[in-house]
Amino acid sequence: MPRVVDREVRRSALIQAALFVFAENGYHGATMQQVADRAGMSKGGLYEYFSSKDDLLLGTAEAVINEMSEESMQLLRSSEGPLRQRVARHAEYILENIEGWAEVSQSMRQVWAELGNAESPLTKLLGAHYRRSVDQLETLFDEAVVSEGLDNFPTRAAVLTIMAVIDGLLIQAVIAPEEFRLYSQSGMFPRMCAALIPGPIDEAAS
Amino acid sequence: MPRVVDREVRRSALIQAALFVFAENGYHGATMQQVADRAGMSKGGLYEYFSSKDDLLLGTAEAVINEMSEESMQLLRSSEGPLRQRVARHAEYILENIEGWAEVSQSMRQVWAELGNAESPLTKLLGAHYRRSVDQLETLFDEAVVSEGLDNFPTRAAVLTIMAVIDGLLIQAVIAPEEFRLYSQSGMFPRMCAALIPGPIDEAAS
Amino acid sequence: MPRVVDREVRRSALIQAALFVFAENGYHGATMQQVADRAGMSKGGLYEYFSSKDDLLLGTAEAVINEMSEESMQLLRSSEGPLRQRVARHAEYILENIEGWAEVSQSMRQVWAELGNAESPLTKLLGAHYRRSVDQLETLFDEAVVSEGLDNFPTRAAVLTIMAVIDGLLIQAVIAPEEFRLYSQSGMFPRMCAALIPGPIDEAAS
Amino acid sequence: MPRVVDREVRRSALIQAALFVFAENGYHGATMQQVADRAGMSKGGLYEYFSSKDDLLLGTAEAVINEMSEESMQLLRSSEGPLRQRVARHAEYILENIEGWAEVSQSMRQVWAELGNAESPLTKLLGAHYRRSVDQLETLFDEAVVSEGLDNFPTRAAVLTIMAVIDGLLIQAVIAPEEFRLYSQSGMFPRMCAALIPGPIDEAAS
DNA sequence: GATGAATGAGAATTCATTCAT
DNA sequence: CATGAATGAATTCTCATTCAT
Repeated sequence: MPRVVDREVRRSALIQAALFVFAENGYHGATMQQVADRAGMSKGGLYEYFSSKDDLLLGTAEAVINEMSEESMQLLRSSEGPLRQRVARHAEYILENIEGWAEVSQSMRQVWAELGNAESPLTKLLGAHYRRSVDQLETLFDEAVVSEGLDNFPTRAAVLTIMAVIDGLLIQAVIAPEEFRLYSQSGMFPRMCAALIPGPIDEAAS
Repeated sequence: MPRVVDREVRRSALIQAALFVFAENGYHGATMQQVADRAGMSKGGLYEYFSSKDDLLLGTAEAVINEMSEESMQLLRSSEGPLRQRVARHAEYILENIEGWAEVSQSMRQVWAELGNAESPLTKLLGAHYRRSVDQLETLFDEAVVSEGLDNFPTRAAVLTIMAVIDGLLIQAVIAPEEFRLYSQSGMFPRMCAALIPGPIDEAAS
Repeated sequence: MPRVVDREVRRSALIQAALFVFAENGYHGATMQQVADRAGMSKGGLYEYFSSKDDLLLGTAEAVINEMSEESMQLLRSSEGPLRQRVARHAEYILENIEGWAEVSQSMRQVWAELGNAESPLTKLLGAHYRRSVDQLETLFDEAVVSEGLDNFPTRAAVLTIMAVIDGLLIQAVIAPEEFRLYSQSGMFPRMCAALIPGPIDEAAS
Repeated sequence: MPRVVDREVRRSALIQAALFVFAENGYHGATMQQVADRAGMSKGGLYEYFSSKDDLLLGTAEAVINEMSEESMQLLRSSEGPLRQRVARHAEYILENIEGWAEVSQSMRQVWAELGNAESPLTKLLGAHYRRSVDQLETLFDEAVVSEGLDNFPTRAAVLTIMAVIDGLLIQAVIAPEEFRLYSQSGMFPRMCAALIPGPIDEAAS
């Protein structure tokens, strides 16, 4: 058996490198040479791990998606208390970590920006991921609706709002980081998230 | 006298074409040939109006910004009633028009994607525009704070929130239009916007 | 009858402009727009006078040749005294005027440099001119050989030498004008020219 | 390890190809495709060795200069006898080799043609070379002036003359090769060179 | 497996030339 | 006749991909 571990390590390094380079230059703007350089590898060797530039993008997006989605979903799922509180706590968590995600998000934004409309595998992958996230969150909300007796609460709309806000904040964190920091300290984001959900407002504020 | 064509008309047509092609393919992915084709023009002729691809992007961004910003600012400024109501009404207006902006916004995502990079003229243009928008909105909010006696209301944070939400929705309208439509009918966006601002909540709902 | 004079004036202006632009940029480097601009004319109008860029070059070269050759030939022909003296006087005349010719020469050098080898009409024109000049000079020298009884004097070789020296000096006047000025004051050029021709040396020095 | 080709060999081959193509078409007239074709290489590969067309010209000029200058300087320096004789011998050597240099020189005329222009690296390179050549020759002449007691001999002017003549002959060899051959057999060039320098004339003739 | 030189299709840009006005 | 907008072929340069070593 050849060294399987090495292959995985190399592959990861390439994805990290790709993430950085895509963030910096966009998909079309990035070159395989840049990715190879950053990964400390040769251009030719790169093709041992990814069969093409498109494949590299796909692999990168996949890795990012897996990492990002599990984490936050776990958090939301595992915390206790009424939905409103949980959402508020989740919101805070996001605010605190958003800058750490900035590079990944910047990279994916580049990718969306360039491939948003096409019928590429990437578009499908990202679309599927988006829908999966929404579905998961919605299930969670629906459960809360039942357990907390929230009547007439449009769970899907709430979920979509929250995701839109997060997208908007990711953009802001990149475009205007100082403003973003100012904003994240104002406590307005958790408040707003909580405001979407019926229930006692007091405990929600950070 | 040479072929008489209104240069402004031609320029506008090129911007429209660029808007479409950038939206479809991303900035790097778009070719001058595509833009020229769509505008019913030759590659070479394009350079009579824009000195380079970068310049074309800049001109396009400028045009979009001018169109988008004035319109919504006017609306917000001209409407009557307490701030909370005005914001709610504004929110509805945006929701109703956001799909009409989808192409423009899709194209603008390309532009956002460029933002991370450097000291390009485009970065400056967009940064300036963003700050101007925030400032204008903030002034408006500050006036309301005084006239309505809203104490301790963090106007800038509110403004930033609203802009982030709009950004997020623009993205959503492009990525997942069906979801977006569902969402826009739920009345949650105006409610959320209004929830950011202290004041009577009843009249805000659509 | 249309105004024939105007046409000639315009044509001359274009040739002057072309001379300048070719000198500055070389033939391939020069653009019709530059020539038109310098002549205070439109690109399109230029084609009323010259059917193509090649034709413009040809016309320009022709004009230059006519101007340059007649002048110096006349001088040589009209002056009195033994050949050696006449050549020395001619040499001085050239030195004095060489800087005035620099632009023309620079222009033609550009052209030679770029088109020297091809079988173009220009090459033929220049070649024909060169040979014509040599022939004229040689005839003159031959006459002097007879009238002055210079035996065994290789007139053609002498003529070729003189022309080579002049070419070399034209180059030098452009490449290193200060050196050239220094040189032209040294009196070495007339001395050298005269040295080629048998005869009394005393009167030759300036 | 990649395809093993000596980079230096490849580079030299490209310079040879460029030399030929520039000579044939002029700098502006030459295309990278032509150079690549002649070198038996692809357009793209060329850019592994030279970063741009300008850089290729620069590299070519550098190579030519190095080759041309050392050779003739060595000859002049190493020969014996009074200066006049050495110069005459040098002149003969040049005549004999000038046609071999014709291609190189033809290519270099492209370079000279660029000289009028600006502060380009090429201009600096050539200017420096020209001045260096003149200085070296002058030093040699100065030494002879001392050792041979030649009084009042304007060495710099003599050097400049010789260089001008060589330039002129190079041009002639290209424009009118048959004439040039005729001329070179006449023995007039060494005689003329020698004539510039005081001293016994007898032994100088070939 | 890894390397990087070589390939060549493709993109931005320029410019001689045409032609509607 | 003059104009200058429009055309499109040609050119420089880039970069994903291949492949000899």
